[in-house]
Amino acid sequence: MAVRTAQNIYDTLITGIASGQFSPGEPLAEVALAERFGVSRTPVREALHRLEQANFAERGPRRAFFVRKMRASDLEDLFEAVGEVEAALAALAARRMTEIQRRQLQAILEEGKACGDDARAYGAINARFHAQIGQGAHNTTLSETHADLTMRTQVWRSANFERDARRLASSREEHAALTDAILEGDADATRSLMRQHVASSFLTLTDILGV
Amino acid sequence: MAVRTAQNIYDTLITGIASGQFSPGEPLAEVALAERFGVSRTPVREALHRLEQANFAERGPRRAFFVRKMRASDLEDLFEAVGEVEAALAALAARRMTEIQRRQLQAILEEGKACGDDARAYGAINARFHAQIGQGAHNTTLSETHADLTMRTQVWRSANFERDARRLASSREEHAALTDAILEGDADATRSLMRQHVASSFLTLTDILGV
DNA sequence: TTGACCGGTTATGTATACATATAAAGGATA
DNA sequence: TATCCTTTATATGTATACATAACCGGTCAA
Repeated sequence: MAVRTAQNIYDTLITGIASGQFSPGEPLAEVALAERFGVSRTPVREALHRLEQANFAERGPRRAFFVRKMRASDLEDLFEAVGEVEAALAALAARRMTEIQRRQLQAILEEGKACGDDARAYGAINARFHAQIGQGAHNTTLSETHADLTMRTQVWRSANFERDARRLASSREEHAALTDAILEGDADATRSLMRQHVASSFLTLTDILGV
Repeated sequence: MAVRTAQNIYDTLITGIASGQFSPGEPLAEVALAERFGVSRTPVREALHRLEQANFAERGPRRAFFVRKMRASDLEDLFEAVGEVEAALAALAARRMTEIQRRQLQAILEEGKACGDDARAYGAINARFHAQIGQGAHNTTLSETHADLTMRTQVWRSANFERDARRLASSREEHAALTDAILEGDADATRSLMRQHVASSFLTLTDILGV
């Protein structure tokens, strides 16, 4: 724990929040975390400030930090933003993906079809599918922006690792349609499909959360 | 300088970088800045880390901070991202702006027509025009994302406060066309126009910079 | 001549003590 | 009893000392 302690703590906290170990509203006190990690307040403090800037923590009474709470409306707002950015990425990808990237996308799609009902495996393949589209857009800034926004949604998805079989099937269909549109280079159709795809996963999530 | 020193320093540095007082590549040493502001290293350090996270500073040899340098390709990447996000915002605004917001947008457009050749005044009106569209989209996350990206471009625009009369005129025309499309509620046309508008200002900027 | 090694220099990284702000609780007073 | 002021507890904010990493330049040996 000698070097880059602050970075490690930041990563640990991000992971912890995204994986649901820290739930929204839970206090993030400097001293408590410092003891927990066996370091001084200084690196913890730095990590907390970075969390705040990355929209994972908020300040409360006495300026105390806590894991950011979200209302249902915030979640909708966030998912819409993700959808718009990812739709833009996908539209760019439809025009710009290299031949190799198109083949890779197809391969990932096939993997998704082949993994059966293993929700965990499908989740990983799903992430690669979206990452591949992000890469295909050939715009670093926009795909980093998308990654930031997506990570914020992760806080809410983590609690619901399992998806029901119906959503898994419809997700596959949507991925297939998206892949077709991208391979045809139809940017407008791609944009529209991606927006619908993200909206669908939002609806599934709210369904599960009962928001 | 009693409270929120770190915040003040952060704001000062952001402003300084965006306004060109600190040029890209210039070192940002903790001790030097601490002396300059008459505080200890601690708040300066916090400000620098925030700058790094916000993509305004980079690390160099000996982990030293300096103002982020950008290559021409990065600038193009950045402007494209801004264009895509703002196009998405504008498309949302075309569908969602309240009647009051539409009237306000028209009013701002008229102000822009009326300010003559005062480039500085037009710059302020231009900012309000775009902010109004951002508000009209009714998506906080997306408009915050846009604001972040736009601030990054500010570093490059600041050095070129004056625009030539031709760009000022064409900007007016593009704003007028955008306003028409938004008032008609034509989301697709709005998206396309906004993308072109941002691309135009990028070309003007590269022209001036001679990149 | 070149290569590696090894202090010196200089930057940030971390620990700790103290300062300060503020919400909450409690007592005095109308 | 309600309200306002004071006190107090507890969080972060800041200053400072010391630790640590890494580049740089010189020296020595092959």
